[in-house]
Amino acid sequence: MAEIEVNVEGSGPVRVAAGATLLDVAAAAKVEDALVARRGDLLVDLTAPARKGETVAFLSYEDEEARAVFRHTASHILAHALTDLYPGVKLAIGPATADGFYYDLDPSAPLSDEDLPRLEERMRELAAADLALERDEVSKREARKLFAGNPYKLELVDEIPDKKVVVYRQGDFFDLCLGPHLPSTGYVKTLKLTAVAGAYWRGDERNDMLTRVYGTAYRKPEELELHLARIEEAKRRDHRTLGRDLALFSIAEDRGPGLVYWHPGGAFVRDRVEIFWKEEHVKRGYELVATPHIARARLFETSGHFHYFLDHMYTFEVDAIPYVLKPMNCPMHVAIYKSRLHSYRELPIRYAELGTVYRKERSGTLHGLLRVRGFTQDDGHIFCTPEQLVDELCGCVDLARYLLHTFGFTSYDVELSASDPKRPQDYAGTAEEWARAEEALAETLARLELPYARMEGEAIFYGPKIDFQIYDALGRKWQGPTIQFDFNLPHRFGVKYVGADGAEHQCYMIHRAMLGSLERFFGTLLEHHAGVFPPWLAPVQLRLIPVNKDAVPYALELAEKLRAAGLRADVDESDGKLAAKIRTGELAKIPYLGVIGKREREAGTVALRRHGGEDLGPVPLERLIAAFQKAAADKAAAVALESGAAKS
RNA sequence: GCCGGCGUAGCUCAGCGGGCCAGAGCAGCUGAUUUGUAAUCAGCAGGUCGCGGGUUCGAGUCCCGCCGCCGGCUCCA
Repeated sequence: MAEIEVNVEGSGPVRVAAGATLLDVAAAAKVEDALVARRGDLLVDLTAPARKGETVAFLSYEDEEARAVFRHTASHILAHALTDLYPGVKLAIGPATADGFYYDLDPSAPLSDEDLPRLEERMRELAAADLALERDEVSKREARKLFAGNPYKLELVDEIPDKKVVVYRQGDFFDLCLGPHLPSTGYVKTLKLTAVAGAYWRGDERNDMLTRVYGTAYRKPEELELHLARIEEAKRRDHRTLGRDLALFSIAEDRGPGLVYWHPGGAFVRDRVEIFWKEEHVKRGYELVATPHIARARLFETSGHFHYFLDHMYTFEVDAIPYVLKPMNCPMHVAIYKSRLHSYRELPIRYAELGTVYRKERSGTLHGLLRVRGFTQDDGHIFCTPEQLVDELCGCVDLARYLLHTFGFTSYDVELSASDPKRPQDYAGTAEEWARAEEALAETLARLELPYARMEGEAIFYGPKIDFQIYDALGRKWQGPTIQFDFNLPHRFGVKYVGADGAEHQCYMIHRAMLGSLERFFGTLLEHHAGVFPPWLAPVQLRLIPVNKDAVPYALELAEKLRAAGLRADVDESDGKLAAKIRTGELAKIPYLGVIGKREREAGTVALRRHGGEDLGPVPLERLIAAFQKAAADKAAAVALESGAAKS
């Protein structure tokens, strides 16, 4: 029998019988954990025939691409189970996601969470049956016959440029799919369906609303358990829960959804954020301004937003004149700029304001502090000359980065949102201007050596932008800092400066929010720290816990002394055992607890304990005060005690 | 806005197919206890069962509408 040689990356050439599959090649090369193979740039099924003299690489579960294939096959098993259990469902699409998969379908009857156990059970049966997945190429005509009655698949078939389309089969189930797939359903040992949700066909709200079933699949049950445990842990960090439990803020239906009430604790942290923000802006050459919450609608007609965002604005009349609750601060800042002539010598001019704005967000989009209807933008507008643009953009990016890092954010993604060349009519400004502006943003990021993703077609109508995407506890992405170039406003409002030549020139204008909004930023900050704020932000930095009633007067006296030294300290005066008070302090997520008893009183120390249980030992008062003062001044993540503190 | 789910005390939740089902724990208050690093004990108080209709002799429970929340989609100047 003829043999062929195949070169396997990482283990060299192997010989297999002609007609052998890549699965045979993997076996010959003693690669045991292969899920899929890579041939050139393409991932191919292990069941594909090996080719004489070719080089292939085998990918295991450790490779992200192979995991995606693994989950994609899981989505086929889901689709199979759906068609088995609910005859008449029309399948749409079912890809792998970052940590799972989903399948979109048009159900014959509404599907709910209660259907998931049944579906899961059927999926396990299908996996246990270890059905082979077979790749099959059919003509379009045949495909149309196969998917007759399913408008979604037919639409996809029609869009495939090739004459042939690929169909994968497992048992009596088949699906339109490019693959690749695992060799058989038996590979998918552990799976879980997590949610059923709605999703528009092709992501367009003008299309049918389909039902999406989400799931995840792992190799081993332990991995699934770990995944589910991580989600549970993340839920404990949810800012909505923490916000209520720690009495930081509230939002209630009877006061209006999406409208935030800042309670003393939350307001304290917010105030610290604002103080820091203002100091830093002034340091960097910004001038603080303040503008009203309402304005004549005309202002936003001029800006071009009124028409575009009318449905999202709160409008009313004053003396029969249309007004709006301001949805943004830009026209106000432009108005201040325009109140007199400006020379090129004055530029750049940087205005900043913690400006509260109101936007009528769709009800289904509200989400705790992260998406609200009334919020305070840490807004700023820079008016500059074309020559100053890149320097100013750099200043913004640098400030955003500095603020994020100071608040402890180390993971975020940077995106450059560019225009969609296919829709030039949707944008203000000429193609040439856009190219220059996008170039300026790219140059900025290059100069600061900041890695970023270019997002084509994600720009706003008035200009390209740089966004910092931050993540909540569950890994959902939210826009944080944003730096936007604007072609539109300077033009519409006639924002000019007098140049060296004595003539008027159009200003370049940058919109920028360095935190995004105080609400959203606070929400993510809260989740990031899991409710335990660093000492410079924490409303209470240190709680003194008297071991018994006798120690209370001394603890109160001590707290007074600490407060006089600028520390934020309180005392747990309640009855009960020390352990109970420790527990209360831990649940209140106060960063430091200090136990006071006879021993400490006599030694002039505090038995310090960090949130979470770390024992920092007895710390002399002077050292304690100095350490907290320094931590606050440095905006440090933790209080640093000099070595030896624990021994005193 | 759309799809699905949910809405009982400040919080977490129980309340089977409508009838002594308005309950528990925590938190709160009062009292006892004085405690050395994640829950001392007892008592008291606390709810228009989201809102509005309807069905029924009778609705927290069934039906309809609305509002809100949760998950997702869409949107996000």
